[in-house]
Amino acid sequence: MTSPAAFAATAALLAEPPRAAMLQALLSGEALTAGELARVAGIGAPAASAHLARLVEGGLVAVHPQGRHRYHRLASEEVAAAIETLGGLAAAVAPPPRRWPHGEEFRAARLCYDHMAGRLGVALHAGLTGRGWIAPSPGGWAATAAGEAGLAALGIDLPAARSARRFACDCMDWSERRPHLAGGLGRELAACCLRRHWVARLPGMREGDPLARRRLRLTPEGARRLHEALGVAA
Amino acid sequence: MTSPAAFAATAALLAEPPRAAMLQALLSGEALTAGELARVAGIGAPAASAHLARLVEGGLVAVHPQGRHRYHRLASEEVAAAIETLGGLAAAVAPPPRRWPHGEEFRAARLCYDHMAGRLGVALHAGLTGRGWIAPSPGGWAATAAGEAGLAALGIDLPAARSARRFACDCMDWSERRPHLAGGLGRELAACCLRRHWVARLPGMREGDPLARRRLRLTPEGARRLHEALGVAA
DNA sequence: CCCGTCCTTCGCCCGGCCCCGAAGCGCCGC
DNA sequence: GCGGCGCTTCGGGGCCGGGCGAAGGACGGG
Repeated sequence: MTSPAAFAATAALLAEPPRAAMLQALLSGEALTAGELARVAGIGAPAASAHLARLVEGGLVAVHPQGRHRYHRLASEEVAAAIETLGGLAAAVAPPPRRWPHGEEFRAARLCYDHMAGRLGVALHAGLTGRGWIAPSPGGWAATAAGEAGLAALGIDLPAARSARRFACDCMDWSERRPHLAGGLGRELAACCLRRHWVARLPGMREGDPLARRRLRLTPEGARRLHEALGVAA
Repeated sequence: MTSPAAFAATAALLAEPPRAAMLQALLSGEALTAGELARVAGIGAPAASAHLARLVEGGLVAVHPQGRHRYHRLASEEVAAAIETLGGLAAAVAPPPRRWPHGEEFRAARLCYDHMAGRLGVALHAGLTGRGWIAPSPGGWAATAAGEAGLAALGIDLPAARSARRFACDCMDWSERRPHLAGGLGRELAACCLRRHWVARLPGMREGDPLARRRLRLTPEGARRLHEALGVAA
């Protein structure tokens, strides 16, 4: 744990509605421009610029300029995990007005930064551990021999997964209250599923709704393949 | 997830150094009086009273008066999980000055609200799942038949564990980046280990150091028994 | 080369809230 | 019942920080 001052400084970065809206929008894993984020937050460009500067300074957001645009994304999966967890607390403390803003679909499958979350993400985690494809290892999970074979057969780029800072670790799923898979393997698993059209992104319904961009849908083909390989139930 | 406004409001409760210090102190699971929390936070009584009123109003802290004292404790394990996760992010973002404030001891075993965390907590979680004593269940974990027998043999009060809002669920361990066990079972497991002197609280070193109150030590007897029963390595 | 777009910096105003000192209320112990 | 203690409420001062408008700098397209 850290000093109360450092802790509070980090929490303060999440504690303003415009910044919270920006970070929630970035949970889709997309890199968004300053202008888009300003619109999402409902503030003017100058204010958005100041907020983003703080988030970058605080290490929560990474920026890479491209021409006259500046694309922003979450700096790490730790940031995504913290936003998810705090979102769960806020939901528990201030019960949502009616039901979930996006109904059950949002809990079924969604993106969390660069990996999959919701019931699908938790089911994948359970499948990987239950079949012994990954085993506990200091700092997270390692692939077993059976796991390497199975994952490669699914079409997952294992070297790419291994090149990440962490090969595999847990990320708390706020809606299921169980972990789903993060780290390089989580990223490559999501990339593989999207590439092979086993899951599909849903079109963002209305502009200004950052949550919509995160929703995923399991395709019939994906349901079949993931059930065969990992016992994931639709 | 919630609206950015509700999310920010909850984050704001964690975003002031005095409140952060109070909450970190309450992570020890103890119920502390307003005066003690004021001293921990380094502020006067009026300011502490105002902060605590906010935390209670926000649903993060519960208070129960006892005579002329008002004892405060964390309102739920969700609150503890959020504080732990955010602490992990703050540690990742602002690297600690030298090493960990309390050295490796703090990562080895500690309390997280009412259950055990650190390498010991993660090892217990791995032992319970690895031996099939608990199995995935909607909203968390359920005890298997083998688990019920084994847990009862350890001396754990299963009816008490079942009376909690959740029987067993995961709580992300920020230092190990893997889940440890929370919920009623996590609470009773910690209570059992303390009662049987398998783990012992370390005396708080210096007043004003809230982290010290959370540290735990695995006794030789505890190491032996937990290794036999669950394969926990010292 | 010039204009439009995107983003940032600057100057300013304003609201919120953090803190303390002083005073008020409730409970315990003698 | 009286003094002491713990905690809260009230009033006032101060500061941090968010918001906008206007202006300035960088880049791409025509």
